[in-house]
Amino acid sequence: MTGLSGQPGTGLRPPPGPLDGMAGPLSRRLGLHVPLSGDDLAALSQLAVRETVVVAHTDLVRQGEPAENAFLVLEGIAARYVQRASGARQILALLLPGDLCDPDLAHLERWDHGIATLSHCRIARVPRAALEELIATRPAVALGLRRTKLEAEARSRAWLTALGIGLATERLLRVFREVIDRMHAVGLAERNEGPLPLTQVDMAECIGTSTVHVNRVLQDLRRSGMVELKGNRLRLLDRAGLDALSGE
Amino acid sequence: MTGLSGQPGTGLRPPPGPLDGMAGPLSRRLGLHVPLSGDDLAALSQLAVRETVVVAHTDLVRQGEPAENAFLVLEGIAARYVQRASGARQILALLLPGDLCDPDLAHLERWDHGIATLSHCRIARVPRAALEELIATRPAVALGLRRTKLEAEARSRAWLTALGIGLATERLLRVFREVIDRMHAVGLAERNEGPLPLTQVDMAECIGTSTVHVNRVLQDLRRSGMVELKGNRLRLLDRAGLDALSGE
DNA sequence: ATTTCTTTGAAACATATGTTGCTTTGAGCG
DNA sequence: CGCTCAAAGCAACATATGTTTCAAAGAAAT
Repeated sequence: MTGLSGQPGTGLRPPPGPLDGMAGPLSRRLGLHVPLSGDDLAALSQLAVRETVVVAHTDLVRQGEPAENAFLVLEGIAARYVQRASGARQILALLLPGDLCDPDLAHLERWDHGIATLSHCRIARVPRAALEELIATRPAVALGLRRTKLEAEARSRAWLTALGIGLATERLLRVFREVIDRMHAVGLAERNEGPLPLTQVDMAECIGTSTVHVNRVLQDLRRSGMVELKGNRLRLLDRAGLDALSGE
Repeated sequence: MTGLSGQPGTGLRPPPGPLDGMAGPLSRRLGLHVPLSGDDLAALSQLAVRETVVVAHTDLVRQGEPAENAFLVLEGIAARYVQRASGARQILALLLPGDLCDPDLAHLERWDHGIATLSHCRIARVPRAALEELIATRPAVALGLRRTKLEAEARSRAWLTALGIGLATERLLRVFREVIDRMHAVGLAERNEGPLPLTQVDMAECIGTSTVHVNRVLQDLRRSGMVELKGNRLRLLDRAGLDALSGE
């Protein structure tokens, strides 16, 4: 069990129909931004198609491929990343359960970045047609998606800022905080404790440093009693100090 | 004359009517992505309102302010930036002539970042209502704006990647290349030479290093004959070497 | 012209981070 | 069980970058 978190079924169980494990995280995330009716929820659950389980560190979309359909992360952590010719990779954003992978991007002819799983994941592929129809017919869903996207863009600005300004320690703490907070928001983590199915290589690619340095920083954080990380389980021990260290 | 580039009047002198110096850079930029009819161009020129000249390093929108209307850069260079409580600033994106400052952002209640001029600028404020009507009635314009935005997002990903992966030299060269290329695309620079009305402090905030280090890197680039920069005028002397150094 | 201020240039030293190479641990697997 | 391999931990050294400080050069103002 690599990165699979607590609750499997989580509430709304649709009778026999299409799996709602799918609608689960997505509707929970949209529900953070806009109230959804029962019809909305039902429509969302209809999106379920081509659900697959994918092992860690697998490409879902490779850089340079033509743009096809969208993805939905159901379980685990995936990431957008850019890979340079040199082999160096930079992670642009984390995709957590309930994250719908930018349909707008499909308007680009080709992906200028890739998407890969970091942990073991459960993924659904969403056909663009179904998604567009949903947006056209369900205003609440459309609004929720728009707001979710704005939130993602804001997060991307914060990510960029951290990369430019902060020291490695701060950047790493921000990643920890982001994962815990966002997982918590959809009920997949406690307030200060949750799954963190990332290798140190993944973390390095998130914060733009070498793996060795990630390890150094991690040891420091452990020694100072700020953080406990063991076997993909993360605990934030000093939330106040952490929030101070990792900037506003 | 701080940052105003070569041409003061730049051709198109508007008779008495609504200034078309405004439609100029905007329609030229949109025209890169989609063909525009005469009617489209006329409609675009109608957007002209509240044009102002702003001195270098002035805030147009401050972080935390409520979201109001959009901006259009007519002349000069402005930037989106984030300012930390520590005082450190990180520039997220450059706004060049013809750049329309993200209308979608207005859906956020408050700006999570600021916008400031870097050089002397000519700026127009665009009322949201007029913009939305234009989008509703002129499909070509709407499409152009969408594509322009996708382009900006792609640029933002590249910016983030450079910040995470490259050395300071590479990052600085990317900024140079971006300014020259984009200015060139709207006819405000030659292929390998153009205005660069940025101080070394601005550059440092772009690439996430100290001012001193920017200076060091600049000297190196000059010594190696890669670049010539004197009084806001930039020349790229070895385009091939530059493209190699600054990564794909 | 003289002053004042911003921008640029430059040196010396402190530190964060990269690199290389090796060891230890732990998970999966025959 | 012991094998194998990826992940984690760790040390020593090299380098990129930060910090502080000061001088020189331009630009704007009087």
